Amino acid sequence: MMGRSPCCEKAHTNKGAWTKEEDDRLIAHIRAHGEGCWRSLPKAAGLLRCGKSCRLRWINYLRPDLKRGNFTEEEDQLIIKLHSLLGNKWSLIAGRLPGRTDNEIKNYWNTHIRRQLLSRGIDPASHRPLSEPVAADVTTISFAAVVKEEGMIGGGFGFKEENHQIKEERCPDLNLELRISPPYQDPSETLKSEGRRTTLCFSCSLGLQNSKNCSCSSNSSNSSSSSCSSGSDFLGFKSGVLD
DNA sequence: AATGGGACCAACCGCGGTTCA
DNA sequence: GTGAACCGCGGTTGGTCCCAT
Repeated sequence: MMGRSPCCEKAHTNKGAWTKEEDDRLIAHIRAHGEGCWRSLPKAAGLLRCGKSCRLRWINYLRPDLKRGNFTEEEDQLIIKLHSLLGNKWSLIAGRLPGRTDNEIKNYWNTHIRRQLLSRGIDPASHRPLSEPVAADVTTISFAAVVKEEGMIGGGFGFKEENHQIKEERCPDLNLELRISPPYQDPSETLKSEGRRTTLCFSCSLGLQNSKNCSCSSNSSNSSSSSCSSGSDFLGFKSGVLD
C-alpha cells in the first residue's frame, strides 16, 4: 500500500476549548507513554480530538515545565532583542526563554511589546524610530529569498545598510541598533596555515552552516570546517552570548 | 444595571518541509 | 522515486474578561 493511513477522522473530533476531563486524559496519557506519536495519541488516550490539537494543548498549556505568569522586564528585553535579530521566528525566540511557548510569546508581542515600542516611537517591525526618514542613500538588503530557502529566517527579516554611517542613538535606554557581521577572528590566526585567508561565505556568516548555499565547501576541507564551525556560533546561539 | 469597545489569549487554519510506506 | 501523511510553524480568529460610559 502506498502512503500512510489518514491522520484522524475529522468528522468525529471535538473542537474549541478543552474541558478539564480532556486535559486530565491527555496529561495521564503523556505521563504514562511520553510525548510524541500525536497521530495515534487521541485514540489511545480516549480523546475525540485530532493529534494536532492534542499536541498544541500539551505544548502551549499542559506541559509541566511551563512558566506561567507575567513576563519579567528581563524577558521583555530579551524578546525585543531576539525579535530584532530573528523577526517573527517565535519558536526560535521561545527556545531562548525557558518555560515560555512560541504562542505565548507571539501573543505577548502582539498585545504588549508591540504597543510598548510604538508608544516609544519605535517601529516594532524594523526596530527603528518611526520618525526616522528613509534616507535616499539607504540600500535595503532583503534576505527573504535566501533565508526562505534555508527555512530558518523568514519574511520580515532584513536590514538596511546605511553606507557605513554611524547613527546617533535615539533611544539610549534601549539599544536596538543591530549589526550583523562575521564572528571576530584574530588576524594572526586567520592568516596562519599556508598564509591562506579564512573567510566565511554569506550562508555561514548568517549561521546557516552546511547549507546548500555555503560556498565555504568550495574551499579546502580544513578552512571549510573551521570557518563554518565558527559561523555556527553566530548570533550567540551556541555561546550563549545573548544571555 | 446594561452595553459597547478594547485587551487578552487559547485554539484553529493553512502552509512548507520532512518522513514514511 | 513517488505520493501521502506527519510535524512544526506563523498568522489569524473567536471567545471571554474587564473597564469606561
